[in-house]
Amino acid sequence: MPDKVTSLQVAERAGVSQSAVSRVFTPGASASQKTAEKVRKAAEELGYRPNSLARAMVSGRSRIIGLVVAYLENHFYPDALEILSNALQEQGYHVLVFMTSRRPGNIDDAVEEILDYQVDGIVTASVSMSSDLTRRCIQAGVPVVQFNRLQEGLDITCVTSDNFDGGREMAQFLVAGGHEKIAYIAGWEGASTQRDREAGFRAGLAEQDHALFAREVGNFDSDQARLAANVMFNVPVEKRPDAVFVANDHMAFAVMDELRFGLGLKVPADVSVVAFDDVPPSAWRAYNLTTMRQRANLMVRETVDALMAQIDHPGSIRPRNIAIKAPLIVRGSARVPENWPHDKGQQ
Amino acid sequence: MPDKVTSLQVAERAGVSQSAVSRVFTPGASASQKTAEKVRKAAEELGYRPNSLARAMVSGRSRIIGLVVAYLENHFYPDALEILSNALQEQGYHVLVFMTSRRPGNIDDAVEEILDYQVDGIVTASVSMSSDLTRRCIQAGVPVVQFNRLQEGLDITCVTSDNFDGGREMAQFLVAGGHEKIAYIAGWEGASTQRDREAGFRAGLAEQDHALFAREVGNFDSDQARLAANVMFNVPVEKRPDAVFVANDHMAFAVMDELRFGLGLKVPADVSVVAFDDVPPSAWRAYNLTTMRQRANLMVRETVDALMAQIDHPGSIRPRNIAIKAPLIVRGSARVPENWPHDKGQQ
DNA sequence: ATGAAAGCGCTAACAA
DNA sequence: TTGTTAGCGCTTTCAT
Repeated sequence: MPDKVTSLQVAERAGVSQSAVSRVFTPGASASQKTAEKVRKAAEELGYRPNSLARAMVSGRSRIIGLVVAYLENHFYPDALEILSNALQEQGYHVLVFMTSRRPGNIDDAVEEILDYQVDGIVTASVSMSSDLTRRCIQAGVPVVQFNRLQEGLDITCVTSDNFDGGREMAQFLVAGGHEKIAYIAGWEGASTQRDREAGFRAGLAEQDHALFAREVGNFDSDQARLAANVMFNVPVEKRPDAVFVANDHMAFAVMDELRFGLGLKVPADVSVVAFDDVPPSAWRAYNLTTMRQRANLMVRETVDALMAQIDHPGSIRPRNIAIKAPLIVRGSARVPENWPHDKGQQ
Repeated sequence: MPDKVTSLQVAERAGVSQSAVSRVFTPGASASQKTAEKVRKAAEELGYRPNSLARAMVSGRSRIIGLVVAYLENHFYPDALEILSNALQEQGYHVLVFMTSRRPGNIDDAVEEILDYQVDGIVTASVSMSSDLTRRCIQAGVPVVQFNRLQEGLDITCVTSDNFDGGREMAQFLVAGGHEKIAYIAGWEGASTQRDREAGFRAGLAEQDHALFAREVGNFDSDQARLAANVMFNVPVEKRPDAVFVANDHMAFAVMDELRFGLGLKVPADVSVVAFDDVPPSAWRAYNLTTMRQRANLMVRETVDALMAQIDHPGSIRPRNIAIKAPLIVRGSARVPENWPHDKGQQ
């Protein structure tokens, strides 16, 4: 039972020094054709593979990226995780996952634990870390990218959709569609995504001389969204909105269910429903949700690029906020404005 | 800029030896009250935290569990991942994620890479590894648990639902509901879940003197499932099944969409649809899917228990297959048998 | 209970 | 190009 095969054993078998073995397995290093061959042969026979941990210890690079994520219920996150993990693997990195509740203390604890693993970088998804912790990471030389959360003045890179612009465009779409009583169901108010989408939406309405007709809070939670929808729509007809923008798709499904099955309303005949994310179920015909698409693959690419740049050029890359344009995906859950330009909201 | 704080620096500041510091931070070790206090104080002031990698190197335990997973589209997997990650964190372990395509070669590569990180254990979800690789893991002393896949004669622990029994119970349910023309839409035929569900379903039908009326393959893929449904149901009425068991929920949504919106059929009036998994969207009222519930939390608990047992008692734990009973969740997508016992299929 | 010393498996100077 | 040497930061005997 050859428990652990070390480079030394390979070296002996190949009749070279241990460092020769190391060089053969180190991408940037130089070794002669002959040596390489001998070493590879011996390694093959012994079943040798370099120990990533030992390599990480001495080189100072673990090739591990820590991912802090609060919950995977909203399908946007597993999607992003899959893309992220694949993208990082292509660069020779792997993802160490830290699940955390959304309470700030827990997030900080998770990040501390991550740091203990000497990760080369950290991605936080759907959570915000304290400025204290951020400082620690910077001090430890570990780049941080916040995915899908914007946090001003924290000196870390944030990658988001252009949520303000998305909200604004959605307002234009609804007003152009002839809606008059336009409502909003908010996500968790601590989230930048929520804030920016709402701010953009309100700005867009204002530009068109409209104002929010009603507003409830769903906290990005299905049950709360359903309740919010009930409060908002279980009222006399004249007080009922004719359109509602829900802060994300995940809540919108619950809202549509409540409207149709709970209150017997028709979507979009009685009320238009639109949202934000474009997760897979939005395209399912039972929902067929008109929504702003978060381009997860682009967001991930920016995340990985930012991370790699900071890892490869420590200290010399200025953190910045990257906002990806979110295109409007027009489906069937909202009345479509007449003459709505074809190129402006294609599936 | 105190880049990396080491135990040596803490030792100097506390006026003790480096090994004293180590002992204070090592759970099982012994140190006097006084020493511990001094050390903790110094560590606090310096912002010291033990380096997990160095600890792993010398102790031989990384407290990392490798997770190999092929795709997260089916919501069962993110669900399971979230539960798994939380459960392992409670035990002081963390999850290193390896995404892989389902091609066997890639899976083996992923597992090799995992091994390089000196993981203490491996969980494979929705994928099967080669017997060669399995041997390597065992030889390396790394326990492997297959999650949601059964692989006979491989000497590793497998945790699944009791898929055969679940399929069988579903057959009883449909026959009891008075269905006569009962069809099946299969998942990927290389998967044990698919095979066992179908085998159980057929066995259950046979027991009731029924046989499969029609069968198509959806490969656990939405689009293929939709196509399969179309092929199966876009036929003269007399050739149309009156019930269909879909191998998982993920496909069932596409099937229901095709039936209702593509072909204009009513569910369950024209055709009953049932499936397997009970992922979150199954409870959404637009689908309201009758399905066999995979109890992800129980499955994860067994997975973690098996892993921990094998880590703590290397070589002395016999691998075994663990099958969790899947309860029938009766909702509205299938005709319910009269007098169907209340206790036998409660939400 | 504590300190000294060895060494986990590897990379990276440095010399040759 | 190659071998020698010195650690990376820690846990763990082994003395004391």
